[in-house]
Amino acid sequence: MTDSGKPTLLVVDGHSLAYRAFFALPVDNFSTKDGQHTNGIYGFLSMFVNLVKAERPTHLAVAFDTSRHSFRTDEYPEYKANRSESPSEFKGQIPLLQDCLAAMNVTVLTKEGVEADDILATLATQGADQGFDVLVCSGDRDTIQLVTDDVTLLYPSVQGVSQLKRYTPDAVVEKYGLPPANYPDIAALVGETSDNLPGVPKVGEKTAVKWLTQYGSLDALLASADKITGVVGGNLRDHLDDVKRNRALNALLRDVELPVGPAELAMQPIDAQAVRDIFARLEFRTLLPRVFEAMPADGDDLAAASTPSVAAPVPDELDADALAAWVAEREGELAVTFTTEGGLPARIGVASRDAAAEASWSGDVATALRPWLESDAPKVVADAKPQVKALRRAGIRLGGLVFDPILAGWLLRPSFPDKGLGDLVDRYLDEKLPEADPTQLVPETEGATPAQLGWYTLRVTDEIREEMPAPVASVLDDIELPTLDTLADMELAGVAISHEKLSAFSAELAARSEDIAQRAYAEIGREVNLGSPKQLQEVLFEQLELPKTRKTKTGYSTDAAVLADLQESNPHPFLDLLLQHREATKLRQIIESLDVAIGDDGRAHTTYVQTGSQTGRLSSTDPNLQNIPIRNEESHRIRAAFEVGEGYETLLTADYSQIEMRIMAHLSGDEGLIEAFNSGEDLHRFVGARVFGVEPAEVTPAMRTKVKAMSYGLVYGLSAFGLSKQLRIDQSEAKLLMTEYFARFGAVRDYLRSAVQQARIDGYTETIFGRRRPFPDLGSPNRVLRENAERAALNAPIQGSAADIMKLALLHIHEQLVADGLRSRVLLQIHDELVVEVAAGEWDAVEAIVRDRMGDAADLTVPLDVQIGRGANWDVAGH
DNA sequence: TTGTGAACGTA
DNA sequence: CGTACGTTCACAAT
Repeated sequence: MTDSGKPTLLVVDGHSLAYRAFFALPVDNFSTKDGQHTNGIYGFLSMFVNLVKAERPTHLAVAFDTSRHSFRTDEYPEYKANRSESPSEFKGQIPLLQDCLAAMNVTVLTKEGVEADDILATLATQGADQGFDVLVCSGDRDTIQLVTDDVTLLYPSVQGVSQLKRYTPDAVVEKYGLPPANYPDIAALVGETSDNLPGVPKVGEKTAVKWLTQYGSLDALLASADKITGVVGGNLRDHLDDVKRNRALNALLRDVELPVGPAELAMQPIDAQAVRDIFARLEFRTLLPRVFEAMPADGDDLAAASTPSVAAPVPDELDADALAAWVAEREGELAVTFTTEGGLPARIGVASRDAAAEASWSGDVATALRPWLESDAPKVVADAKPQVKALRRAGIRLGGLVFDPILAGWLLRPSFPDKGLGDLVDRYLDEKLPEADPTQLVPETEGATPAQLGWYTLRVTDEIREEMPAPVASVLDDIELPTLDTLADMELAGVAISHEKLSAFSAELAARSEDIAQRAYAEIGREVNLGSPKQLQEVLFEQLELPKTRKTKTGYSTDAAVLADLQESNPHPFLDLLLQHREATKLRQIIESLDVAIGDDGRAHTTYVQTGSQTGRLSSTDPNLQNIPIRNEESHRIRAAFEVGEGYETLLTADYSQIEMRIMAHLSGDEGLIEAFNSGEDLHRFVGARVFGVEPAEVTPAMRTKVKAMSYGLVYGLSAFGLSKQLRIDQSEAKLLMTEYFARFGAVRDYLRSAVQQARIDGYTETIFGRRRPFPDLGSPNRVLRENAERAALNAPIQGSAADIMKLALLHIHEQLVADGLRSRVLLQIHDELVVEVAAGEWDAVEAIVRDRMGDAADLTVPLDVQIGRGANWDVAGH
C-alpha cells in the first residue's frame, strides 16, 4: 500500500530482466555441481526480492514471452530478425525461474502470440483504471509509453539490473522532452535497431522531438512532410511507410485477454518448503533468507496444504482379543503400522479406509494377532522393513505384505528422496501429516497415532497405484516386496567381525601414518595438517612451487591422480609421502568405523537402503559394507576380519562374472559379444583378438588391458578423452581403439545409441524387468546437463538390469534356504556378489542352491556365469 | 551445531 | 570429458 492508500500493482517483464542478469553475472560463479547454469535465475530473483522489499506491492505478476513468434512478426517478418538466437544456456533457465516463482506463489503470465510487454501494458492499463498505483518493471524502452500519473516505469540502468531508474511522467519529459504518450512517435521516427526497425536516416532523438513539438503529433508531422526542408526532409518523405510501420508495431497491446485481472494478483504467502526445495536444487543459499525477509511465508505449517477433505478416523483403543476380532471381521487390505522402541514393537495400529483401531504391544496382543499377521491377509505397510524387523525380533514373520508406498513412490520417482510417509502425504495428497513438534515438551499439535498413519498410508497407496504403470507394478510385486523381506533377515543376521584382528591392524596403521607424517614434515620443514586440502595447496603450489593442477570449486585439486601426475612431472619426496599417508589414514578410518559398528553379538548389522539408488541397486549404510577395500595388499587384512560366525562352518562367496557386459550382449544382440560369452574363452582375450586381429593366444597383456578398459568404459558412456586418460595413451590412439572396437562389435554401439534415443522419446529408460528411470534432462538445451543425462541413460538399463537380476537371485536363494529348512543364510550383497554363512553339513546343498538360483535368475541370450569361493573368512572365501 | 566440498573406498 | 553409491575430514557459516 502506498502513502496514497491505494493498492500497488507490480508487474514485471521476466524475460528481459532475466536476460540482462544473464549477461551481467559471470556464469562460472553461478552453476550447480551437475552443470545447470543459474546466473539468470539468480540475478532476476535477487533484483526481484529487492524490488518487492523496497516497493511493498500488494499485487504482483511476472510476464514472460512464449517464443520469438508474435503478432508483430506476423505483420513484419523482419521484426527482431536481427537478434541472434538467445543462448541455450539462457533458455534452459527460464522454466526453472518460473518454477521458483511458482514456489513463491507469484503469478506467472504468458500468452501465445503476444510479448511480455503487451501483458504488462494490459495489466497496467486495467490496474490504473481500477485504482491501483502501478509499477511496471521492464528492460524494454517501449514500455515508456505506459507511464502516466498512475503508472511508473522501473527501468534497469546501464550499470546493471540492480539499479532501477524511475520513470514518472516528469522524468520522461525531462529525458525525452515530450510526455510518455509521445515516446512511440519518437521511437517510430528514430527507429529501433535492436528490434530491426529502421527509422528515418539521419533522424535522431533531437530531430524527432523538435519535429513532434513543432507539429504537435506524428500524424500532423507526416501530413506536413512536404514542408520539411533539407536532406532529412527528403529522408522522411522516403521513409513514411517505415515510420507508420514502426508506430504500428511499437504500440503495446492494452487489451490482451488474460486469465486473471489485477485484483486477482494479490500477493500470496510463499510456499516455504517449495522455495527451500527448489533453492536447494539450484544451490542458492544466501538468497533464501533474503526471500523470506522480503516476502511473507506460509509459516511452514498446515496453512500450506489444502484442508483435508476428510479427517482421520479416531482410532478405537482395543484389547488383544478385540483387536484380533476387529481385523478378522474386515475383508480387503488393511494398513498396519508399528511404532518401535529399542527395535521391538511398542504399539500397533490397524486401519481400513474408514476405520482405525490400535493397541499397545504386549504378549497377549502378539498371541492374539499372530495368526492374522503371519497369514496372507493383504496388508499395506509404509516403510515396512524396520517394522518387519521389529516383528521378527518378537518372533513373528509378517505375511501378506502387498504394498509399501515408500517403495512404490521410489519406483515411480527414483530421484526424489521421499524418505517417509509424510513426504508422500505432501506430494500425493497435498496435505501435511500431523506431526508432534519434537522441540516442545508438551507438543501443541498431536502427532498422528499409528492407526491414523495407517489411514494415511492407505490413502497415499490409492493415489500411487493410480499412477503406476503395469511393468513398474510388477517390479514392485515380483522384486522389491520379496527383496524387502530378504533384506530384513540379512540385516538381522549381521556379519561376524573380529575386533582383535581389526584393532591390531589399526594400531599398526596409526604408528605407520604417524611415521610417514613426521617424514613428510621433515621434507617441507614444518608441520601441516596433511588432511587439509587448503593447507596442502599452500605447501604444494606456494612453498614447493609445483605447477597448478586441475581446478576445483575451492582451489586446486590435490587428489591421488593429480599427485601421481605431479610426481611424474615434478618428482618430490613429499608427494610420495603424502600419498602413503592418505592410504594409511584412509584404511585406518575404515577400520575404525567398522570396529565401532560391531555389536554386542560380535557382528555388524548394516542397513540396506532399498530406495538408495536411482538405478535399482541397493545401498548400504551404518556401516557401509559395500565399500570394504579389496584392491591393495593391506585390504586383505581387513577382509580377513570378516569371519564365519559361531555355530556356522564356513563362508561362501558367489559373484556374477562380467554381468554388465553379459547384459550388454543380451540387450544389443551383438553376435560377436554373444559368441564371446558362449565360447568359454576369457572375455577380454576374445575381444582383444577380434579388435587387434590376432589369435586369442597372441593377445598380449597390454592389448587385454586396453580392450578391458574399453569394454567397462562402454557401460558408462566413456569418451575417447576419458579412455586416453585412463590408459595414459594419446587421444588419437584411444579414438582408433574405439573405432576398431566398434568395427567388430557394431551392434553394441547401435544399441547404446538407440537406448538414449528411445529414452528421449519415452522420457525414461527401462530395465529388462520393467524398472523405469525418468530422464527429463535429455532434452535440455544445457549441453553439460544433457550429456550427463545421456551417459546416465545409457548406463541405467544395464546397471539396473544387473540390479534386478541380483535381487531376484538373492530372494530366490533366501526363499529356497528357508523352504528347504536350511540354517545357512545370506549375509551380504555387494552389487554382484553375495556372502553366505553356511552351517555345518549344508555346504553341498547351499552351493547348489546359490549356483542354480544365480544362474537362472534371468533368461538371457548368454549364460550367467557364477564364481563360488569358500573359506573361514571373507578374504579366503573371496577371489 | 550444521551443511558443504574434496577425497576415496566399492561395484 | 565414466555410471552408481556412503563416509570421513576440514572448514565455513551459524
